[in-house]
Amino acid sequence: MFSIGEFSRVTGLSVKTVRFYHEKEILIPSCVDTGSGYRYYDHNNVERARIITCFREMEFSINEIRTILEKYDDQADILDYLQQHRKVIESKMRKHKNILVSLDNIISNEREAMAAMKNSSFEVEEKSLEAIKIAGARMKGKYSNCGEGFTQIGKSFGRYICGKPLCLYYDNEYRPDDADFEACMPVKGGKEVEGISIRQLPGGRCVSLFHKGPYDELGRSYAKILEYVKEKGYEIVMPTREVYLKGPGMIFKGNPKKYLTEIEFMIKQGE
Amino acid sequence: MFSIGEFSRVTGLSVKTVRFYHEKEILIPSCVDTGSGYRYYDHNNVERARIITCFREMEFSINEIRTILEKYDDQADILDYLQQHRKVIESKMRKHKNILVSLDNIISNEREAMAAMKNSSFEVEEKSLEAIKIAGARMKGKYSNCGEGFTQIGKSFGRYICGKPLCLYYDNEYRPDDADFEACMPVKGGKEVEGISIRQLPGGRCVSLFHKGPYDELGRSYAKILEYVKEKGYEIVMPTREVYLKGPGMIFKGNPKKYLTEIEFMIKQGE
DNA sequence: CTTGACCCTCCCCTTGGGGCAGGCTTTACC
DNA sequence: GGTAAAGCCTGCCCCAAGGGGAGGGTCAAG
Repeated sequence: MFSIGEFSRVTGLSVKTVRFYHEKEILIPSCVDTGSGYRYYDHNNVERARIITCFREMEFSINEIRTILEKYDDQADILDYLQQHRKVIESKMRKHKNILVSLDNIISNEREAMAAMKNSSFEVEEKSLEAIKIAGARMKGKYSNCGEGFTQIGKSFGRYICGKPLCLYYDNEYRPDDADFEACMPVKGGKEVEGISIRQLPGGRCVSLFHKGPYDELGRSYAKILEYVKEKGYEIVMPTREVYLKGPGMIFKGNPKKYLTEIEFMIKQGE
Repeated sequence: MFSIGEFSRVTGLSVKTVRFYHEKEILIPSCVDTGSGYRYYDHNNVERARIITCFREMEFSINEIRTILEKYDDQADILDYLQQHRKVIESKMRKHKNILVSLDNIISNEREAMAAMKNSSFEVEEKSLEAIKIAGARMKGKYSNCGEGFTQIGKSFGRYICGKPLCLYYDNEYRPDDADFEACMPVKGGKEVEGISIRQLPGGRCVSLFHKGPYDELGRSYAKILEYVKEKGYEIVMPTREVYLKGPGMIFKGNPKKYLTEIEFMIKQGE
């Protein structure tokens, strides 16, 4: 016979837990002193505690354990329980796998953004771009509606997206309320859908400038890059591009002061 | 401006949850009517709710979300949080993987036992056994102490065990208090340890009888198989074997009436 | 006989909400 | 303007699986 403290040390369960199991009627002391209320445990209780611990480690609930222990001479039923529980655990694992994927996406996004932020000089640069495959939703209206376009693409091509969102601007001038633009995502597969075109975006030589800060300050960066283009005598190939390296809606809204956007003007190559 | 019901429909969160998030101060309505106490929400709240939902789906706790949202313009810190959470999720996955392994072991054990129970005739049979590699703990004393032997083997060879436990009996007579026997487990690897020998158990021709029921009724089955051996004029090769197809301690104690044991007597081959 | 260790019950706390009761407010319709 | 229905408020209790502690009774050894 063990007192509850001894029993606790023998089984590795806390005294609280042992009392709790008594209350839940899955581990009933072999004897309770009617006067003092002291619980006393024997070897059968130790065995049963071992079993319960084993099931708890496999994340069976107290109720499941009670059911299993109550009718455990009907093996078929136990098998059913075990297999059902297997399915539950499996689905939890699947969920966690998805969470890991999401987390990794976010982490690598953040990392890239931080790296881009560090490495960019915030001066106009010239560079070459590879051609990339994109899914694009052409829209007319306010610039700020581009979010809807990204949402649509996300819904249809979520699995295939492989880069940062970008916008193509087909207007030669700033038309805040009636713009002609295209919300795009780099993709590596997927089929065309009503309203979304899949195509190759050509590569080539471009002039680029990183813009740090909220979108309503983009004007200053545009002025800077246009001045550079004019100075060099380059001819711009439409549409112009904005790549949203860090902005709202990627993961969460973030601090507008930390938004990072790359303006890209493709330029005509001299032959 | 949305009332809480509209906001609930927009965000997909229950009204209860929205109020709860207000209480926890992670989603504060843009305006609260001082007279009626009605909560009213705007688009920023919708955005924030989207973010919170996103984090909740990744199983961040409310407190973690609050912390992240509070100081989320310091990106480095967020990365730390994400990576720490990644570790948490990873460890949960590892745990679930282990649970799946345990469950599969138990399930296949039960399955095998049920199949053995179904297929056995409970009549004496003759058959050939393959040689098997075993880890054995030789003991003297009461038969019922064999559990300790199995426990020891389990501790040292847990990973290598590949079959049902068995006992070898080296006495020619029934000696309840002073028996010479060996608790064994089939293994597929592992190194010898103080008190446990690893060796090949020879195969060959044997006489076998399945016994169903508690161990104290084994005597009747022994009588039956001995009678058969005598009748056929076989010569028994010591030690005799008992294989515990289903018994206590495998997973949990089980119903003694359903215990299944195989008695095996190796017999000398005529040359 | 006393003291310290041990045990008892009872109550509140955790997470992320769900459900319900009783009482206001808002909105829609007449 | 009146009324009824729908919507909203707070406050309370509930879940799982215990943890923590208060206040008081019990056991065993010196």
